[in-house]
Amino acid sequence: MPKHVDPDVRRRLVVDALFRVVVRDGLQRTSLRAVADEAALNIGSLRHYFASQHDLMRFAMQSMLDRVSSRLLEHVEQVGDLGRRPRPEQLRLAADLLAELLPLDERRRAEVTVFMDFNAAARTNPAFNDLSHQAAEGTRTLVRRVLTRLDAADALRPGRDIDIETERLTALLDGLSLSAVLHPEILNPRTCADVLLAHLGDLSPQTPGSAH
Amino acid sequence: MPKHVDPDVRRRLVVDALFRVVVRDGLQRTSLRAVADEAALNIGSLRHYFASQHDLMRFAMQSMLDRVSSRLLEHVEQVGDLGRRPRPEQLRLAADLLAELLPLDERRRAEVTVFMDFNAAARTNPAFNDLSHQAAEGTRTLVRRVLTRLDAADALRPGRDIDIETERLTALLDGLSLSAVLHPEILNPRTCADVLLAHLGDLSPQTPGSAH
DNA sequence: CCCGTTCTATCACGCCTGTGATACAAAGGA
DNA sequence: TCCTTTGTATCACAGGCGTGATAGAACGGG
Repeated sequence: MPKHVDPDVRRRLVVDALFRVVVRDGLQRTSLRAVADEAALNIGSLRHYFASQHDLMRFAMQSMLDRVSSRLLEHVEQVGDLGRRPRPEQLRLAADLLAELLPLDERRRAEVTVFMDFNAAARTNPAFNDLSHQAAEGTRTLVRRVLTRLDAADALRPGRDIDIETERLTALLDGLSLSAVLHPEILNPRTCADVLLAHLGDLSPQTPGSAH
Repeated sequence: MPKHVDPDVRRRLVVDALFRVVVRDGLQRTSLRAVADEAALNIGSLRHYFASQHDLMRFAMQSMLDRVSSRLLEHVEQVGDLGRRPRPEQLRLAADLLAELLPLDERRRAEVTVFMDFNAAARTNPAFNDLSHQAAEGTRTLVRRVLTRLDAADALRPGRDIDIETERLTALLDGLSLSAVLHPEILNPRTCADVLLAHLGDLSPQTPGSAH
């Protein structure tokens, strides 16, 4: 016989509601009452599962990071090693993986939006400092790994500083996400993906067919 | 005989105080009272120069954009046309110009921080929508101009899509700014500038001495 | 059934916010 | 000097916020 309420799914329900509020109204206007309303819960119930606003916010940000990284992990495992593939496919696989960080569909757009709001808040809110830092380190680790894999597969032009290239690609991804979220009328998902592909293509050795 | 108070310098004083509060506490915590305190003014005086919070915020964001663009214009005129210069200097000049958008010193860091907070707020606050949009268009216009100038000076590898390259460089700048402001312990100004130089170098035709 | 645990719901409190209203001081041309 | 304009300073109000306290409902093992 199932318990009538499972605290974990309850918390997940609350966090989902919180994400919707953040996407719609921004983290600034994401109050306990707004989240409770969005989740169709009484604020008293909400506070039964989260002792304080601080706890709720931390839990929500942690959840968001978990979801993103788990999605990335799935993608990484699915790809496996790309040593044996033809170069165009290597680039495509790398782009697909990194594109998980870009707001190319509604799901990713929502995630990236929440991600950006929390990280922006982390600048002045100590509650998010550590999570924001480890997120930044995490993306860099991922990007560096992609670059070194490409390099190992001879899909990278020689003589490149891996540190610089990591920062460069990370900044490119962050900047694309920022623009695509803040100015979708200027930067649409299609162009977003094209820019990423262009960058990866630029990093790889020139092939006669690469220019068109 | 001077008037005892000049409304313009008064407003400027208030806006400077507002910027300091935004940098220190974030736009979220930038209330009328906080700004008044920071400016060592009574909230009543402040409200004598700004009819409402809405007006103050708009005026502040507009001021910030004006300062940035005027600084950029100075830089543009100072450079003039770069057709006659040797290529390394062309790249250096372009990098110096674009570096005005990066938080490489305290002044630029403060400006970029304020810029980012206002633009992030613009996503959910209609009061900033138009200003944010025109700022985004403005940077793209600038970046595109720099790229076309470099192209005209044969400092760009042929066969590039100028639209894609504009978005790419814009995203790179935005991403570098974001990381440098949010995670100065990870991305320092030096590396920031190096990444920009690396990107521009990557866009230009390879010269024998460019690899080291 | 009974009773402790879990959950839901509501009240009240203090704090901070923007803003309207108002009183008062200071300046400066008539 | 008087009077209008300009600037300074407070008060009060309504609204939103997080949160402590508390009461009562719903559940589930004994």
